Formats: sequence, structure tokens, C-alpha cells
Amino acid sequence: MAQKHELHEHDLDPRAREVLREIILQHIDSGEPIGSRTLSKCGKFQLSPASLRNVMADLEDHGLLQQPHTSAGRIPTDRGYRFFINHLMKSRALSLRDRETIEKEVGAATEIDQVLQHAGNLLSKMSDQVGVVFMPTLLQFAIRSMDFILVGETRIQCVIVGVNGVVVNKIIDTRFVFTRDELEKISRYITIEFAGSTLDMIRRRLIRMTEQERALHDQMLQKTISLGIEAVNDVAPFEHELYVEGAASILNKPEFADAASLRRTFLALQEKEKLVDILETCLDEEGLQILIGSESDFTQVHNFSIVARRYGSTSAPLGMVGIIGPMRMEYARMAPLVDYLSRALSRKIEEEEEHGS
Amino acid sequence: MAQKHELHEHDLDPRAREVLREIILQHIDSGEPIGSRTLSKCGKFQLSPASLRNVMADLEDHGLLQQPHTSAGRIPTDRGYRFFINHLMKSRALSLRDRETIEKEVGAATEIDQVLQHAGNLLSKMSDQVGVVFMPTLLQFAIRSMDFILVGETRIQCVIVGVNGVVVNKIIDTRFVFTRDELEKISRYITIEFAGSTLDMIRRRLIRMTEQERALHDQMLQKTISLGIEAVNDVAPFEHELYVEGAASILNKPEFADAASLRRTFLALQEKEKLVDILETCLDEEGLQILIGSESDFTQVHNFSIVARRYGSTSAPLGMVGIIGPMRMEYARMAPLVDYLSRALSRKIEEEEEHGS
DNA sequence: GCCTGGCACTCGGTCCGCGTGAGTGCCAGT
DNA sequence: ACTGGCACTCACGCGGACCGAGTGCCAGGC
Repeated sequence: MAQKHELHEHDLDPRAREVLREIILQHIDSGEPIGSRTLSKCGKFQLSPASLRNVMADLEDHGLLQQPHTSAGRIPTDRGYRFFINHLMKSRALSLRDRETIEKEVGAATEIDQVLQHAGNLLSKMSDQVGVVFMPTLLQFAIRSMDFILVGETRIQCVIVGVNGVVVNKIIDTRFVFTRDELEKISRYITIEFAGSTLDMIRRRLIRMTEQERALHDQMLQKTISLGIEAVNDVAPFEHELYVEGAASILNKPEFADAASLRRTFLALQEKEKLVDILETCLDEEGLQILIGSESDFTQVHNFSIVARRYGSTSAPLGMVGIIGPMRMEYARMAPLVDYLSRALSRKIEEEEEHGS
Repeated sequence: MAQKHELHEHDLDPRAREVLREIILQHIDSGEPIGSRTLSKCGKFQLSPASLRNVMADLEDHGLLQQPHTSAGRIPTDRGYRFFINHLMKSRALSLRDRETIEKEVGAATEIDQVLQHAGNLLSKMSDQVGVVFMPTLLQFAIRSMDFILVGETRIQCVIVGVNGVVVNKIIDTRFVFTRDELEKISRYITIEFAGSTLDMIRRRLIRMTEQERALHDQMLQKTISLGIEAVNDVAPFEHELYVEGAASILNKPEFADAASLRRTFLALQEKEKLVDILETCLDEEGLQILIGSESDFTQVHNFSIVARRYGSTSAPLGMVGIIGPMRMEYARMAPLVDYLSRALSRKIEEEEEHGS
């Protein structure tokens, strides 16, 4: 009888909602299936176990609860969690201490990579879940400068600095031989010419320039364009960075007690590509995102939930930051935590941007 | 009765040696404890189980075998493996195909980081164990060039290129404000002045120069020295790089079947510091190194063995490459594999060095 | 003196049966 | 509309029995 369509708030009478809420809260706390008896004794309802059983049967019909086996209590389904998060959850505000901790930690590091890694670490510690921080490729971001350094006779390291202070390094093997002087000139030229453009724009302009160049036969120009295109063109090596911190904490959760799921979990956290996929799709949405179990391929397989939010300057989103944990997690605490941290990160990055430019 | 001192080859009569050898081979193959009956039936000995039991009892007295519990067969101890490796093992030569695979893979990548990561990956796949590649800090290596790039108003990225083609990047926050022109001059000056020196030497010379500078009050020189010292001084951020590849494969080994050891193993591979410690100490030895169980703190706790060998140019060792697996691994195959790969890596690096300079 | 077959013993692993307790659905009564 | 009662189900834990692999020891044979 489980209904397929999204459940609205008013589809459930207030009592049923309270019962669902209590079951989820208790289950989050204990990890055990919740039975009618335990629920009756908790004091929140002046109802006998039998009545609660009826309510719970209704909730099960709605697909919000399920029984792991016939004679066990109920645990929430993915839909149950979803309903809880949308309609029932009262997220606790972050304590002053927590906020201070975040501000301090985020403020401490100066280099962007460090800030991000710190953030993941911090998140993992504060949530006791796995913290993830994701920074996608920089293709769509504007650059502040672009420098080329001689690293071997025909090997050049290209250092690109984004307007938001992000630094990306890439090594290019080229067919030309460059001298230090040439590279300095080229660096200066390209930086002046292209500062403020996105890598995408730069690539297109460079390609257009190839045509002009054919007419001029200017060797220096030719080298410049060739190097510029090399640097921007094959953008794949601008690997997205993904920090996964505190995998240890998740291993102690009772849901990952047995060897099989422990192994699966381990492998899942290693396979960063999948994770990157998910976070990339989340990048389009603005607010706090919560993915529960079956709501994405990745979380489905592993019974994970992901709580994440975009961070970055107002002008352009930079990446995602969030936590991964078992579906049974304290969303009421995780939500404000991730929210606050992502905002703190964003603020930090904006400051950096103003300050550095 | 277990003897403490190192066991020599002639301490065991030939038959006992053969028995030990066979037990270890069979145990490596099956993972199970080996009993006298199975051993008798294998055909290699024309002996009854009872006689073999006597031999095995002797081997146990020597501390080479042990029983997991009273009524089980025997498995090798750390000492048993050690004796096996030192005196009994016949390492198979690497097949032509394997050698070709290695040559191809090592030859493919151009950037040193990539080569190393590839190597770890390859090693993991070919051995079905965890592959590790370790590159320590560059303090003791000579540099080819040193460039400084403007990344923020008071933030400079320093790009150091070693004579062996290794590129290291480091971002410095400085109290001075630099212009592009200044940085170009400084880069050129430092590169000309210090090419060929090790970071350690450079630091010492720069510190000596501070005194001269006080007399001159040359602002440019002051800036140069300050930047140079910053780049070299706090060398900790030249983090040693450690690639751990293919952790998945080790999880399928039967010795890590239960949840507890699975968890321990997982955590062990995450804690890279410990691993770095070990590999660092191994860096002094020249040939192939095999660490078994209790022979180091790390391997003891986790029942690991490590097979590793130094790689790098003849002039200076660069790092360690090897595999980590359960003590029960095919040493006869792993040893030549690691050996060959490390030599291939070294050759590659030497070529790079000649070619690039 | 070395090898062997025999024998008693030990111990881990598996299977079975039982009791227990938590939980359910349904129904009749208030 | 709520409640108590009742029969039923099922996972889980426990103890006992059994089996098989392996051992140590001993006495006998080449």
C-alpha cells in the first residue's frame, strides 16, 4: 500500500506525525527498532501500546516505517527520514562554543588547500561522521594570473591563480624549447591579457588567435599561444580535489559492525570518483542538501546519508562541503553544523578574494 | 625452548629444512594451519604423519612453527618466515610479460608524481597486495632552479625544481609586498646563485648573508634573503609524499575476514605517519628489504609484512617503493617484483636527470 | 636408532532443540 | 475511539551432542 507520490504534511494527522517523530528520534538515539511498548512507556503519549500499534501500522502503510522482520519493532524508511527532515525536524541552533570553534579553525589556515582540509577534519570531529570537502575543476572560474616556469628543457610548470586565491599547478610537456626570459615575457603577457577571464573564455580566445598568428608568422606569438592552449586546453588534469576525513569515526557505528558492510563502506570511501559524481550534481543547488539512502545511487548502495552545502563566493560557487554517515544520524544537529561551516568557509573565501585582489 | 639467537642454516638438518619449507609453501597457498597428515599425503616426503609430527615438534621448539590452538596444525612464526626467506626461498624470476608491463607503465608517465603513483598502482595490481611508494622530504637534494610567483599581494608561491626533475611547490605568506618584476629578479638571482646546492646548504648560506645585509641596508637584498629563507627554512611543509594504492585487495585476504582486524587494518593504512616512519628508517639500507611481523612495531601490531626497496638515482636515494600484505604472502614472487620495479623506477629517474639537465 | 601404527586425548566448529522475550495483529469490550 | 487480552511469530542465546582434525606418547618392527 506504500504510496509512490511525495507525502505532504497534511497527509498525516498530527498524532501520527508526533509518533513518527518520536520513533525516529528514539531510533536515531538507540539504533534499535522501536516497538509499540517502548513507545508507550516513554511518556509522550497517553496511549496504550495497542493504539500505538494501529498508528504505526498506518505509518507503515504510508511507507514511512518498516519492520526488519516480522516480530521486531519498526525502523524508519528512507521516506520516513525524508518526511521527518522536511516537516518534523526541529534543528537545534549551534552552540556558541561550536560556532567559536568553527570560526577559529577556519580563520587559522591561510592557504586554501589547508583551509579546506582543515574544514573536513573539523567537520568530521564535530559530527563524529566522515567529513568531505570537494573542490571541482576550475574551468568556470576567473583567473587573476598565469605564470610559466621552466622545470626541464621542454617541461614547463604552469601556475594559475584564481581571483579567489586558489592556486593550481600543472606541468606541461612541450615541443618547443623555452628560455627563462621567454617564459617571463609570456607569463606577463598572458596575465595582463587574460586576467579576469575564465579558463573557458581564455581557451576560446586563444584558439581564435591561432588564425591571426598564421598570418604573422611571429615565432614568439606562436609559442605563447601554444603554451597557453596547452595550459588551458586539456583541463582534465586540473583534478577536482576531494578531501575525505575521519573515515575512522564511521567504522565504530553499530550499523557497520559486521565484516561485510565494513568492507563495503571502506571501499565506497576509497572510490572517490563516485563521490565526486554526487557532489558535482549537488553543486547546482543552493541551500543545504540532504540525501538519504535511496535518493541517490551512491547513498542507496551503502545506506549512507549525505548532508552537504555549497560554499564559495557569492559570484561563483566553489565546491561542496558536508558529511557522510549512516542514515541514522542526528540530522537536527548535522544540518546546522554543515550549514554554519559552509557559510564560514564562504565568508573566509570572500575575504581572501577582496584582500588579495 | 624457543631460542633467542638468530638461527643459522646449519642449525637445522636438511630434512627439517625441507619440512619447514613445505609447510610454509602450503600455508602460503592455503592460509590454513598444516597438519602432519596433510603434509604426509603431499607426496614430497616418504614419511608417515607420526614421523613428521616429530620433525614438526622440533621445529616448534626452535620457534619456527606454532600452533594457533592445541588441536590444530602448525603455522609459521615470524622467525619461521625469516628463516624461510633467508635460507629456503627460491625466488622465481619475473616473467617476460611482467617485465614488459612494468617497463611500459613506468615509461608511460612523464611527471614524477605520476610515475610514482602509477608505480604504486601497478605494484598493487601485479601483487594483489597494497602498493606503497614513498618520497621523503627534499631537504638533502640538490636543486636546479627556484622560482617565485605572485599569488596574492603578500603571498608567494615558490617552485623548486630538483636536479632529478622533482618539482615542489610551496606557498609563503610574507610581510613584504612584492611586484612581479621584483620576483622575477629574485628568482633569477637565486637560481643562478644556488643551482646545484642542497636546500640545507642554501639555508645556511642565506643565514650567513643576513649579516652582510645588515651592513648594506639594501632593501632588495633584504627581501631576497627573507624570501629565500622562508622558502627553505620551514621545510616541514615539504611534506613527504606517500602513495598507498590498492587497499581494496588486502581486504579480501582471509586473514582480515573478521570485523575487528578489518577495522584495525583499515585504520593502519589511514595512519600514514607510522608508515612513513618505517619507510624512512628503511631508507638507509641499500638492497631489497623484507620486514616480517614482529620485526617492526608497525608490522607487528597488524601482522603485516613489508617488502620494499630503495629507488632513486645512483647519486642519492629518492625514496622507497614496496608492498604491504599479510605475513602469509608469496615472498618468492613479491621479492623479484619489487626488486625489478624499483630498479626500473631508478633507471627512469636517472634518464630524466640526464635528459633534463 | 630411526620409523611406524595405534591409541587416548584435546579442542574448535557445527548442528539441534529449547526456552525466552519482544513484538505483532486481531478482536471483543467499554 | 481507545483499551486489554490473546494467540502467534520470530530472532536470539544457551547448552549439549557430535564430528573431525590434529596432537603426544608409546610400544613394536626394520
